[in-house]
Amino acid sequence: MADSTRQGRWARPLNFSASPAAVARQLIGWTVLVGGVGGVIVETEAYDVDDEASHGFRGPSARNGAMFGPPGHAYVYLSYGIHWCLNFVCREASHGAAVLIRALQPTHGMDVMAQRRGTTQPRLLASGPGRVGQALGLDRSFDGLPLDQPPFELIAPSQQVETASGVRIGITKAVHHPWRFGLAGSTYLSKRLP
DNA sequence: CTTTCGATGATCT
DNA sequence: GATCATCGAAAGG
Repeated sequence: MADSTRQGRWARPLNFSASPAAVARQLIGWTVLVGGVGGVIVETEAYDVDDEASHGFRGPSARNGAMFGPPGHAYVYLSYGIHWCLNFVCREASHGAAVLIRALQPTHGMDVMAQRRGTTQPRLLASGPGRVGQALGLDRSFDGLPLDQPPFELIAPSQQVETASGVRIGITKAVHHPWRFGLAGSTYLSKRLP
């Protein structure tokens, strides 16, 4: 089958210069690790140019600077003053688009994630963007880092995955776009998909 | 099962 | 001063 369905490090398959919706769907099934800890990406959301719900909608700022940097880098921001959230920057540089990583199925370093999260229940480790950030030990120092170098590592799916999509969660503007993507049938989604 | 609400602080107007 | 790409506990059916 095609490269995108073969196991291995990301070399060609992931094209972060594509639209965030395309990248968000393509990311489902990939494994993301930070310092060797992480799991399979089972839920994402796309935030695009000219998207009122996107942090980049009103142009570059101190917080969203990474969104206007090169694609294939991390955009990490503090949500509600509490939760660090992880995004992957996409599109051409300086366009301000990204994919929010909303949930992982834990596979690597579950003991570390359990300690960081204060629970051993697999579903509570990384099902939700705030939980992902805490499980991966993220903070501001990860903002802007490239995803193809340590501490980040991306591993392609070992087989074809089936995705589902729906409207995004937790936003009040541009609520109609079906830019939330998930691994069909996964029990690690932050919320069910149609 | 569902809904509601407080926490908590950076960011933006 | 208001908003916020959230979470967890509490209360209600």
